[in-house]
Amino acid sequence: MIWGDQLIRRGPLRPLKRLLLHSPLFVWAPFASNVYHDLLWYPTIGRRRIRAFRTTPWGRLFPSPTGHLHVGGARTALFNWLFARGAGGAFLLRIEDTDRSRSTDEAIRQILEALSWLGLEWDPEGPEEDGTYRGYFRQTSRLEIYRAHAERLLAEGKAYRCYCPPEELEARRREAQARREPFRYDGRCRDRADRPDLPAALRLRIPDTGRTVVHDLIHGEVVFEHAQLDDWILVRSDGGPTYNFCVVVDDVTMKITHVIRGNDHLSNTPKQILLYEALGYPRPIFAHIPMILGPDRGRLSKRHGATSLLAFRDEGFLPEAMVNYLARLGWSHGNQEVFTREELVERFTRNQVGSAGAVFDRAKLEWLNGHWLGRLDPLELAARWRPFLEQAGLRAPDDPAWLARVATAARERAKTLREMAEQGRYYFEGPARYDPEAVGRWFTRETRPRLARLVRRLEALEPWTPEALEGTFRQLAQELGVKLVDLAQPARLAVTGTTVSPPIFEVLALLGRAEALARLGRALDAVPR
RNA sequence: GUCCCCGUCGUCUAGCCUGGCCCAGGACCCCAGAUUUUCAAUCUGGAAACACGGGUUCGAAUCCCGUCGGGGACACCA
Repeated sequence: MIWGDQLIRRGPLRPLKRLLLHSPLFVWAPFASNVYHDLLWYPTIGRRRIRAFRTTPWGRLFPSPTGHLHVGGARTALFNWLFARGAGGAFLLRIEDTDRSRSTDEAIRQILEALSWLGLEWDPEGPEEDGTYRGYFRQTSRLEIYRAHAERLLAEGKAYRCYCPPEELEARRREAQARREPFRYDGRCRDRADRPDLPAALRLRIPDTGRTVVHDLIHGEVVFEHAQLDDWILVRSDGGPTYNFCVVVDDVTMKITHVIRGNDHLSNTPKQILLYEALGYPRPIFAHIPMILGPDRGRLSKRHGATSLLAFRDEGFLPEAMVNYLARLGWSHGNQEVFTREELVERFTRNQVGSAGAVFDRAKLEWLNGHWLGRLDPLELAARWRPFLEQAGLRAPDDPAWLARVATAARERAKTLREMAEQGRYYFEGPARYDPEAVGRWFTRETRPRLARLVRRLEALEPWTPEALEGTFRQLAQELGVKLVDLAQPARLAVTGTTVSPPIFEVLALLGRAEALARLGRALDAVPR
């Protein structure tokens, strides 16, 4: 395994550490003291798996009207899931919806749907459920927990009430900006007498001097000077807890050992660590994974095109390909490009996670999707294809075996399920028109007698198989003294309306004698005399 | 602006920790050829990168310093 290989290479454990690891206490060892910190960075010993790891994805909600799990969030979820599954730990889901105005049940449902489409099953430890999906957490259901923690911090003097009106703070911030100075709250309310009757925000008291070191699995030690930080707000004056506060309280109470999240959270981390300390809680192990970028190397967003996972699903991408691609963004395993979910769980290692941002490359995703399309069992492929046929307004016969053959032929030249449906219309309905350019080239005066003879031969052909069809075509071509292509292309145009399709013999065979002959006959009317 | 992170082909990356096997390997994309009933697939070949400048060293993509560039964070948003 996985995140532990470095430790293995470092040779045998010292007896004390070994004892600790095998004791029931080890769950809390990451928190016990820095002495064991190096040990916990590589939490697995040989084949022994430790079952105490818990990670959480950032099931965040977004301001768009629909709300959705986007590519970056999905990748974070995937890394959490891979780590948890590989380490034999738990993977929990928490919806961070403290901003109520932005979050809707519909948005939450879409996130759950996207996650399960990818196959990232979370451990159902949470109390929430909505019929289909169960066992997740929601921050808005945990307000009582945040309140209790806030009160404790206040009582212990670790936090204090701030009575500065938001407008005044805003004004001061602008002033500072005008002077081109960084604005930080000056702590003027730190020692103010309590006025429980006035509205107040709760701020965390942060030491003026010193520094906080973040131990990050990806970046190593990152140092932040306290002078850079200010007494940040834990609870707003309207009583609502802030995101950074909730996250810390949640991670502690949910016993999260590994916080794996996007790099954009790295600068929040020292603030959070200070809160862990104020609360008297051990800190988890952090891993800040690189972000996913758009082609302009900026943060990936809507203006770069589709970023919603469900949009990719609707476009006909396979979850297998999506997972595979997302895993390879920022992570690698030698020269291997294609991974099954199982392979990923087995091979995912934190030390092969890169530290630089990665540009989302749709072309490579499409290539991978084509690859996965090709690997899918034909019957399974057909089943997944059906919804896309319906969406394209095509009526597919019930016969799964027949559809599987069609799907197998159609997948050869398509990158997505949707493309398969678009390109394969002629399996389900006759051509509405013939490609004009192709007509000029292949429906000529010479075509007519050739097609007519072909039809006569095919009427008597037995059996109606690709092999027999090919034999007939070849023989006729020879008799006529023309090349096979001179027979194949007119036939293809007659049957599909285009000059592009899988091998024409296979297409004819799949259509069946009656339909094939009908289309060829109809084409004769379009050929000049 | 301040702080933090990052910097190998156009893109994803291997190599960097533990300098020489790297005039830098793989994959996507692109180009050419082979194959072929069309297109695709496939196969073969090709173009394509160590951001820059110093230093250390017999030797640097690899170690050190600086510069430049990109990104992120700086809210009573999450």
